[in-house]
Amino acid sequence: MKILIVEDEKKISDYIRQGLSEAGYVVDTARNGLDGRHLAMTDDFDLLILDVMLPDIDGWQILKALRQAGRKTPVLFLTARDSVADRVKGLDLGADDYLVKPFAFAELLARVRTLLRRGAGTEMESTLTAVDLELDLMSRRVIRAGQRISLTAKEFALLELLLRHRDEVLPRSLIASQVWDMNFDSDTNVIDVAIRRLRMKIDDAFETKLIRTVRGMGYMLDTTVGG
Amino acid sequence: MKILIVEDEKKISDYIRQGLSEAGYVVDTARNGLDGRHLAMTDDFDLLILDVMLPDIDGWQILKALRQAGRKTPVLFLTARDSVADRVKGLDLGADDYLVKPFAFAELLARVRTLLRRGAGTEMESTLTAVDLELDLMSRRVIRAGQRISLTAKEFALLELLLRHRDEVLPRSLIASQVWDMNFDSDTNVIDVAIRRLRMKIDDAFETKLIRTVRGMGYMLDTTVGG
DNA sequence: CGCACGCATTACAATTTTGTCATCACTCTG
DNA sequence: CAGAGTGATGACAAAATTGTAATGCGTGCG
Repeated sequence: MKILIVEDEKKISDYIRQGLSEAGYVVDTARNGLDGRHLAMTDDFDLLILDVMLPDIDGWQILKALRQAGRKTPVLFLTARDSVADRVKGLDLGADDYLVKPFAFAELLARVRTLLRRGAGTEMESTLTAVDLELDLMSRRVIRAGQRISLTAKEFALLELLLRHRDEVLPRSLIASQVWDMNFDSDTNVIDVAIRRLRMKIDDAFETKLIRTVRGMGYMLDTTVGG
Repeated sequence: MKILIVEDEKKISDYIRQGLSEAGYVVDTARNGLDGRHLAMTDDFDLLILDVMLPDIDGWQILKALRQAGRKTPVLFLTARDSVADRVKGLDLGADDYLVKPFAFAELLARVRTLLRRGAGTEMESTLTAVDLELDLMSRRVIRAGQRISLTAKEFALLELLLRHRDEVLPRSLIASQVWDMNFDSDTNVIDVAIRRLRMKIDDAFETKLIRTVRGMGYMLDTTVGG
């Protein structure tokens, strides 16, 4: 799966690129509209992520050129402005989805998955499991050892992230960008607190603890328990 | 898709039967454990919904008999008691899921769908759409006319229900049993208020109203706008 | 018309979720 | 062992969600 990002702000571009690469996608980037349009027209991407505001030609023009050339590559728009006009314009021109900056990376990833699925008839997973923990992504339910656990939105997002990266240490910065948004204020301990709350629900009542703290690194969901 | 319900409380049994029938499933019921076991063993069901507490032999014994006979029919347990022991016992014996009474029907339906999907390689829908409204069931996002709308859990459940029954008038009682739980106190106006809140988000800002009040009947999501 | 009924709307209250902050406890290092 | 750094914890506060209740409004019927 090959994705093209056209975005002039390096910070954002890198943020998305890194995240998508980690998620297993092949990512290409362009820093301005002309390069972006060129790449989009010549190369064969499965998805385009276009910033609306670009130095030279804007995202819409790229999209327009693409559609005029008969290409149906799905497009995800990034817009800084919160104006309805912008959004509608984008969708009218044939964009498939849009995202208002700033956003949590998990948000973007969810949309990328949806758009890519839409194209190919890829079947999507509906549950995530590890050891005796089960996450039902559709109905947002969690079961551990047969016991239903109800999580809040943030807790669910956090657990989903941990579960998708089981046995990997996730630095706070990564968690922050995924579950919170990219302009995350790093001198706060929301993540610690969120982890604590999650632990209270999914670990405290059980013998084997799934969430492990890796000092100086971050947190991980450990499935190598007793193994 | 054929489902067997083994449940002695008529009220609950009817409640489930009716809901599942409406959802398009073929439903058979048994009022006691012996009949239930007999039916489960002789007939060919795609799913069993078993009450734990039954007059003669309980749900576990039916499950046990079934598994000993090598049948892998998925089983969804209903348990009134909130005891952990019960739940774990059920899952240990090979139940696939459980539900604590009382429950909102939408809850049960979600699980039924999951269990049935699990068996056959049925692909599940990931989005619901109507007119310019789009509901992404996985990421719980809603878009109308290209505009992202954020809904709360209840609002989402309500909209999902309306959307699944587009162009059907849904009486309050039905909405209540689906989105709230079955022992719903009917002399309250939560539904009216919930509808209002939903309207504020998905209709107020738009020309064409999707949610329509049918006086004396209930509410419906109307897709026959201007058509 | 005017009243009753059904729904809309608003205000409010209870609850839940989420974030902030201060403090405590532990670990590692010198 | 002392001190610094790092995470855990608990208390609090802000914000969001959800439910309750009172009131307003319009429609249709007597």
